[in-house]
Formats: sequence, structure tokens, C-alpha cells
Amino acid sequence: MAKARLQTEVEEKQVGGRKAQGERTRQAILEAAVHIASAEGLEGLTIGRLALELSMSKSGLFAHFGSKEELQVAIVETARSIFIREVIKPAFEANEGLLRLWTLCDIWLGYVQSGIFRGGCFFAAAAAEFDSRPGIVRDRIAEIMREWLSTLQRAVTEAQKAGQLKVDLDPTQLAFEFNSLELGANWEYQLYGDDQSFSRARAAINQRLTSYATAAGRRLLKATET
Amino acid sequence: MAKARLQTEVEEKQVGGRKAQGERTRQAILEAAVHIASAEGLEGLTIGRLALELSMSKSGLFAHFGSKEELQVAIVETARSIFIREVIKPAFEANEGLLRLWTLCDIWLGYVQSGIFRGGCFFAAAAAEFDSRPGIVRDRIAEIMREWLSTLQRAVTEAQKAGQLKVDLDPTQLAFEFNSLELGANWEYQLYGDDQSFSRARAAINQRLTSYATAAGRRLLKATET
DNA sequence: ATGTAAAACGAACGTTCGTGCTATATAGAG
DNA sequence: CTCTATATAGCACGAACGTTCGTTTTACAT
Repeated sequence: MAKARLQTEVEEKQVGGRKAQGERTRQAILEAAVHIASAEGLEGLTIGRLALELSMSKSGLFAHFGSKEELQVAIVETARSIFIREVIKPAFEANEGLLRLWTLCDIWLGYVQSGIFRGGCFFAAAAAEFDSRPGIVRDRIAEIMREWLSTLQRAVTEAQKAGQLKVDLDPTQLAFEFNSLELGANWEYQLYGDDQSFSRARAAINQRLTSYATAAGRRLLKATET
Repeated sequence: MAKARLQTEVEEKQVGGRKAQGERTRQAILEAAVHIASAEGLEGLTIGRLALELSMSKSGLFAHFGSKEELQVAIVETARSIFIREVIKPAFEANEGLLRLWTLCDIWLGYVQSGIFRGGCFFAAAAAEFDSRPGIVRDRIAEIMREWLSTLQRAVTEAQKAGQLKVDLDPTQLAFEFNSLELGANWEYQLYGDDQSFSRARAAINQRLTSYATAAGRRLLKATET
């Protein structure tokens, strides 16, 4: 809704113009909220609790969002930004194809293990919480997870095009399997705190990549082992 | 608190004696609760809402459990019974070893698809909800999921002993992978409602079993294809 | 320095939550 | 049929929930 104005005010906004303070606070709220929510759930996160954590009033905080649902959507959006920054961007520095596919999985597992979100993968938790709760929050979560699956799938296709993965191989199927192994590792780690979960997932993914790789692909995988 | 008395009254209790009505009601409450909880979560399920569903008073219902936490534990226990009845027992009619391993996975996927629990696998949902919420509920959920992993793992070991699966194969690893694929299918189905999720999981498990099977094991798998 | 719009506050709203207490209804033993 | 243990209901509680409102504080453009 502020889009038209954005174009005229964009210069002053960028450097901390008149509307800057509100935006800064909003960002601080979301930063705190996303971590609490990843552990306690988007519904379990309470506005009062969040306000307490930030030493501000419930009403002052609430004013930044019209409703709790809007707050939840904003949290999801923030989590997406973090996910892109921490996983997607770094992985896209790897070369297109097999290498990027592996890097995507590898970094994903690292990002869960590192505890960037207190409750493991934010979206795994959010999806489980909202999968039977229709509404814009659920829709947005489903959309974002689709993006992730598509990214995996595209990496498979590109690896095939580059002659690194066999062509008689359904990209959707492989994306499903890798995503499952990642979610499984996340799930096991959250429940038992066992770091081996990640190495198990890595082993499974690696084994699968190797078995589906062409000769050229295998050479590539071997070259990047450290 | 009624433990001492139980020992003297146990005979009459068994056949539906004086304390029967309470037990019957309790069971009816849990039966309803487990389905609501699988969709809305153990915390999202409210005592008032549950009482309304069963056309009884909040307090009357509440009297059957000392606290909400006890109710939650009882719900988890009920879900476990259902899981045993619907998955474990049927699968244990298959012969020990490779066949049972496959049957366990196959029936598990079928049980999620059939919608026995409204929100998919009860324990997947409960584990995600409680994994960062210490307490007896979380502990019990973790324990039950351990049972399931152990069951899968034992089936692998038995298949190895029977010479149906290669011996250079970590049972824990395979159990992890199968569990992940099942959770992945459940997750995808809940989020997108796509039945293909299950066939994808089945394909992945089948492929893996075939590739790890000995000659004898492969013969066995082929014989049971329909 | 002043005016003004944005941002934060404090108090209160109506609900709903889990949880007690006390009384009534009911069912099975004698 | 009566008695008594059990099961259910009614009512109220304090706390916490999301949300609204009118006021006060803050920060920036002029």
C-alpha cells in the first residue's frame, strides 16, 4: 500500500528518513519473534510474551501489525529471508548442477545443526503446526516450501543437463527423497539431540548421488571430497 | 492414589463392575481427543472444546484427569494403542525379516493415507509440537518414537540374519532413512494433499531394499509383488 | 525552535484458558 | 429399597489471551 510513496521517498528512507524508526522497531520485533516461534510455535508465541522479551508494551508492539495473523505472516516472511541468506545464497555460489545440489543439502543440514533457529528448521515446525489450519499463514508456508522443493528439483535437472546425473531419474522423486532425509535429520535431532542424525542424512544423500551420477559426475564428486 | 484399593477390587473392575461407567466415559473422551489433537495439536486442543464435542461439562470431563498434562499423556497413550493395533500388529503377521520390514513401511504409509488420524501421523505432529517443550509429554513421545525406530531396526537385523539383506549395512542407518521417507511423505501429504507422496516414499524404500538385498532376498521381494 | 506526524504507552475490554470447590445425580451392593 | 461410592454438573476463580482506545512521548521537517 505504501508502494507509490516508496518511489518518491526511497532516498530518504534508505538513509533513515522520517519513517525509519518504526521500520527498525518492526524489524527488531520480527527478529526476536522468529526465534521464539521456531521453538514454541507461531500460535504458542504470545504477543505479551514477545513484548516482555523486548521490554515494550503489548499495545505498542501490536500497533506494528494489525492482527496476530498478520504478525505470523510477517514472521514467516522474515524466516524466509533468513533462510535465503543462510542457505540459498551460499549454496548458489557453488557451480550449477551436481555440486550445487549437494551443497544445497549440505548447507541445509549445517544450518539446522548450527541452531540459527532455536527450534531447528523454522519451516518444518511451522508446516507441522499449520498443516491442518487453513488460512493465509498456512498458504504462505506451503508456498515457501514449494520454492525449496523446486530449487532442489531444478538442481537435479541442471545436473542432468550437464551430464552429471543419469537422465532416467525423476527429479521430483529425488527432490522428495532429499527433502525427506533433511526433515528426518531435523526431526531426530530435535527429539534426541544426536548429532549423528546429520551425518546419517549426509551419508544417505551422498550414497544416492554417487549411485545416480554419471562417470563425469562421479569424478566431480570425488574431486570435491575433503 | 487408588492403587492400594485397586488390588482388592481388580476382579470386579475387569468384568465391568461398579467403576465401569467412569472408565467407559474416559475411553470415549480419549477416543475423541486423540483425533482432535492429531489435527489441532495437543496444546491447541482445549478442554472446553473437547467437552462441547462430547456434550458434557468441562468440570465433569476434567475430573477424569488431574490436569491438562495428564490428559495429554493419556492421549499419547491412546494414540500408541491405536498405532499398535493399526500398524504394528498387522505388520507382525508378515514373516520375520525382509518381508516384515517392507510390510511395516507399507502399512505405515497406508495408515497415514487412510486418515485414521485426522492430522496424519499423530506422533509426527506431536513430536514437532513438543520437541522444544520439556516435560513428561515430550519424554513419552520420544520414548514411543524410539520404539518405532527400534522396531524398524530390528526388522533389518533379522533380515540380515536370515540372509535376505547384505550384512555390511548399518541397521540404524536404514531405519533412519525409512523413517525419514515416511515422515517426508506424511509431511508432503498434509501440506499439499497429494497422494503421490506415498508412492514416492514406497518407490524409494523399495528401491533401497532391492539394492541392499541378497540374491535370496531379491527372490523373496519378487515373489510378493502383486 | 516549533509544529506535527509517527510511535509507544497504560489501562481496560470481552473471552477463553485451566483449575478448584460444592452439590446433585446415578448406579450397583446389600 | 436403601445406602454409599462414584460420576457428572454448576459455578466461580485468577490469569492470560488478542484487541481497542485515548493519551503521551519521541523524532524529524521545516
